[in-house]
Amino acid sequence: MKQQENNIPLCAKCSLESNGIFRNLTSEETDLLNFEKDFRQYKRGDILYREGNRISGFFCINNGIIKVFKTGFDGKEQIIRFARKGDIIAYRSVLSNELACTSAKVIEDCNVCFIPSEILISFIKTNSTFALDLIKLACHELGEANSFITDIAQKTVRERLAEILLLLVNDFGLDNEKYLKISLTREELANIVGTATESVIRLLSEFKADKLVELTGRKIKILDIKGLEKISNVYN
Amino acid sequence: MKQQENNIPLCAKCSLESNGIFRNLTSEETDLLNFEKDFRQYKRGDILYREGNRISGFFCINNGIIKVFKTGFDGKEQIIRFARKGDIIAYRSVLSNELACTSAKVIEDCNVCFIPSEILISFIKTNSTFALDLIKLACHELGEANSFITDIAQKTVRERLAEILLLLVNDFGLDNEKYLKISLTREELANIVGTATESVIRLLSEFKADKLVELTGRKIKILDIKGLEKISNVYN
DNA sequence: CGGTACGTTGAGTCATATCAACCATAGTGG
DNA sequence: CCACTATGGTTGATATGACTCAACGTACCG
Repeated sequence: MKQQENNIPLCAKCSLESNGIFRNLTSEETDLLNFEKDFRQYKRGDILYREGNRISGFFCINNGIIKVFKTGFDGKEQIIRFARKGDIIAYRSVLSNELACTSAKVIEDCNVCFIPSEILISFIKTNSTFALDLIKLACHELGEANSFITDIAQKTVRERLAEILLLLVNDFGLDNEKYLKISLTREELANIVGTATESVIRLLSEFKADKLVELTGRKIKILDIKGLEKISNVYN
Repeated sequence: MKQQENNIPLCAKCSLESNGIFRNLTSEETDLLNFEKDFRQYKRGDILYREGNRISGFFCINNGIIKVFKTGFDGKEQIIRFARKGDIIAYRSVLSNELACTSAKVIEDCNVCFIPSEILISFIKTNSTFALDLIKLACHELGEANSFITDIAQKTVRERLAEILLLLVNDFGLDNEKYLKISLTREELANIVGTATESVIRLLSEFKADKLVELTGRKIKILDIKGLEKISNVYN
């Protein structure tokens, strides 16, 4: 098993572990995927692709964290989503056959597989279950985008910051000391919420004063989820 | 041709005319679609479906205009998109197998066909070209949603209003007197831009003072597209 | 040691929301 | 036919959330 010696993940293993998009491929298709893919390692700060690029394939994350963002008129980043173990990125532009509308940058060192476009298209054509899974994925993301649009348009920065903290808890979880497992700069936090860095800082220290969070450098300890829910006006 | 006597559109004709999503169905599939669909007529103000509903099918618009919106925490609508001739709506929740995350309301009287979910799923399973078309559609919409998120997060209300006017010009066009073909209330305009009704009114009259538009009740005459582009900071 | 990136705080400004009043129009019912 | 009501549009006054700018602290790194 040369691959395992080199720590290159096997797609079969990966797709099982992560309950990822490739779970419904046949074993032949999985083998093909495994054969065609290109294993890559990236460090924090590395760029996987840039908006405006034509992309010849997409990425499947084996581990680490990547931020997917769009650059606005004045160069400010808007973070659209994060990708982690089992997620795929850049599939949107591959499938819509458009130029990349986002860029992707590494937040935590990661191992990813690059998979050529053709293989994705061929799976869609031959495996209708996979096609349906992919449609579901895109449609689900679309639903999330719609929610996000409504939030940004209607909620205050304070509400949105609380909501984003909860979302990060949901997506990345807390360690046994209740610290958020993902660690972001204040600027990155601002670029999710859609506000200025200073505003995030001020609001975070308000949250701290209200005993909702504790702050240790970049690490955020979540003390009061109910309180954050109340502020964020999420009903669920 | 009983259908034509009743003015029920034939899917074959419809999909050709509109270059719509069903263009790559086989003629058998088109016949099936035509047989299974349910023709409906709606008036301005009618609701096609509401967020939270479980939807048993989706709608294909034959004519008229529909707004797709999401209701925020305090009941304010956020318009996500418009649907017109050839567009399909509610496919997102059908395909992601989730509850509707948006509502749809008629803006201009329309004829639509309601198509049961199963038929969509079955086409995806048997016709891979159609599946790919659908994926492309969803992915394209996702790209637009990402742009919109970035705009709302980073641009001013003034920039966004100018941008939305241009978008409406693009999507619905101008009549021979340069009036926007779609007519919206000020409140609806505000609910696209993501602002207060009064702000739209004030900005529109600024635009009028700057000779960018002319206002005749609900009708908006577009005088200076270049000027609006400049304000909106769109680069293309 | 200087340089760079990030974090924090304060002060001032401005765009936008909010609240309130008022007008125009159209439809309704007695 | 008129008063009544509802809906949408407009304008003004006021409040304020959030941004910007600037200064400074801190930590890490070569």
